[in-house]
Amino acid sequence: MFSKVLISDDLGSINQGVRTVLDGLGITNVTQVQYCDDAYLKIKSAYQNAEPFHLLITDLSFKSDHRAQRYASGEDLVKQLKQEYPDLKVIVYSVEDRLQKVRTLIQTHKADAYVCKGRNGLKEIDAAINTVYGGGIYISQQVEHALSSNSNLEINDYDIELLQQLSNGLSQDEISNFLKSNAIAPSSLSSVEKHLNKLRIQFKANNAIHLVAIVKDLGLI
Amino acid sequence: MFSKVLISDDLGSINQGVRTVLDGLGITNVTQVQYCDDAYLKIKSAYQNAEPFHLLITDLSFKSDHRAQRYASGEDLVKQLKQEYPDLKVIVYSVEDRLQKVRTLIQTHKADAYVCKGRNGLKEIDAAINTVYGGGIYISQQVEHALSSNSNLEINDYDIELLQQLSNGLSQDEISNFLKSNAIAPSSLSSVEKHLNKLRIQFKANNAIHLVAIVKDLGLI
DNA sequence: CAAAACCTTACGGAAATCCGTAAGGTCTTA
DNA sequence: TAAGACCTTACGGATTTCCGTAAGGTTTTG
Repeated sequence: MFSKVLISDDLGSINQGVRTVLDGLGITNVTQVQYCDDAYLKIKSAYQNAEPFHLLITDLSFKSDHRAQRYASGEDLVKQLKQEYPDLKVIVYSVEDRLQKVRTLIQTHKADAYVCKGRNGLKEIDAAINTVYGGGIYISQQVEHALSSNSNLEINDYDIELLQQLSNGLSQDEISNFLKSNAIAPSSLSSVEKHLNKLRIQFKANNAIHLVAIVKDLGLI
Repeated sequence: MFSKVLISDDLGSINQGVRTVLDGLGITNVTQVQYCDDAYLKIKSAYQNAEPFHLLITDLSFKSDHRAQRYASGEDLVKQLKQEYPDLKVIVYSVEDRLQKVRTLIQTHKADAYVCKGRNGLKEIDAAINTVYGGGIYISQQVEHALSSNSNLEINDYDIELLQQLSNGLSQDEISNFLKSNAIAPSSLSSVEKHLNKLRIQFKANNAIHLVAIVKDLGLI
C-alpha cells in the first residue's frame, strides 16, 4: 500500500474525512495542504530529498484569497505534476461531475482516479486508493460513462474556443479575425459559421444564444 | 446559546467539521441529516413533540440520487421552513458565492446567515452562530456587499423572464408572442428589444449572446 | 494515381438583431 | 387639469446571423 500521501483541499473539514479513510488503510504518513502551490512545493522538495510522495489526493476548485497562486486550480496542478513526475499517482476528489472535466483530467492530464464528492465519497476514495495502488484507473460510477460512451466526444478544443469567444461577446466576424491573428486555422468567417452551425445541430440549439446557454449548463465553457 | 441544532449537508465529512465547531460552543444536542427531506421531517416532528430545533445549518446543493426528494435544494428547504417556522434560525453554509443567491436567501427567504464554504468557513460558522443567536444577521465577508451595495437590484421578474426565454432559444419575435399568449405586458417586439437593450447596457454586454453568458455566470438564470 | 470524401472558403439571400427616431398612451406632480 | 416624465409601440435602416450553393484544396481510400 502507499506509505506517503499528500492531501490537497482548501476545505479543512474534507481533509479530515479523507484522513480517516487513510487511517483505516494503515497509511499514517499523511500531509495536508490548503493551496495548490503548497502541494506542488511539498511534492517537489520531497522528491529532491529522495523521499517522494506516492499519492496525491486533490480537489479541483480552490477559493482564491489574498495569496497569489501559480496554480489556481487542481487541474493546473495535476497537469504540471503528471508531466514532471509521471510515477506519482493522483486521485482527483471533486464535487465537479461534468463529463468533459473528467475526460480532460483522466485522458489528457493522466490522473489515475476521479472521485465525485458525495454521500459515498469517502467509500469511493477507499476503493479508488486500492484500485490506483493496483495500477488501475478508478472513476466514480456517476461519471464513469464519461470515457466509454460514444457521447459528445467529437467536440474539440477548436470548438470550445469558438464557444468561448462567442460567450465573450465577439461577433462571428470578430471571432474570424481573432483566429487569424492567433494563427488558428480555419479562420474564415464562413468556417466559423459552419462550425457553429454544426455545434448548433449537435446540441439541438435554435440559435447561437441557445447554444451558449446549453454548453454553459453542460460546463463545457 | 442554542441547545438543539440540526445540520443538513450531503457530504458527511463537512458535517464533521461543523460538529466540531458546535462542540467548541458547548452544543451537544446535534442531529445530522444528508437529505433535505429528512431535515424537513426532523424539524416538523421535533416541533410537534414540543422539542423544536433552534437552529438549522444547511448546505444549498444536494447531489440527487435514487431517492426521490420533495425538496431538491437547500433553498427550497429554507423557503418552506421559514414560512412554517419563522422562529427557527437558519444558517446557510454553501460554496455558492453568487450575490443573487445570497440576496434571495436572506431577503426573500429570510435566512439568518449566509456563510461561504472556504478556508475560513468553520471560523465563520462560529461567528455566524454567535451573531444569529444574538438576533443578528451574518453574511460572509466575500459576499457581504450582496445586500448593501446599490448593485443590480433593479432588474425585475420581467427582465428575468426575458433572459430566461432568450436562453431557452426563443427569438425576440417568439418571446413577444410568448408574452402575448401569457398576457404579460409589455409584449410587443419593440418592447422586448428595448428591455433587452437596457439589460445589455446594464451588464456591459456586446450582444444578446454575451448578455446570456453574463447573467448565467451571475446565476440570475 | 485517381476517385471519393472531406474541409475550407466565398458568395448571396432570407431572417433576425441592433439601434435610432417618432407617435401615442399612462402616470405623476404642481 | 395641464405639463412633464416615462413607457409602449411602430417603423426603417444598418449590421449580423442563418442557411443554402458552389468552387477549390486536402486527405483518405481503393
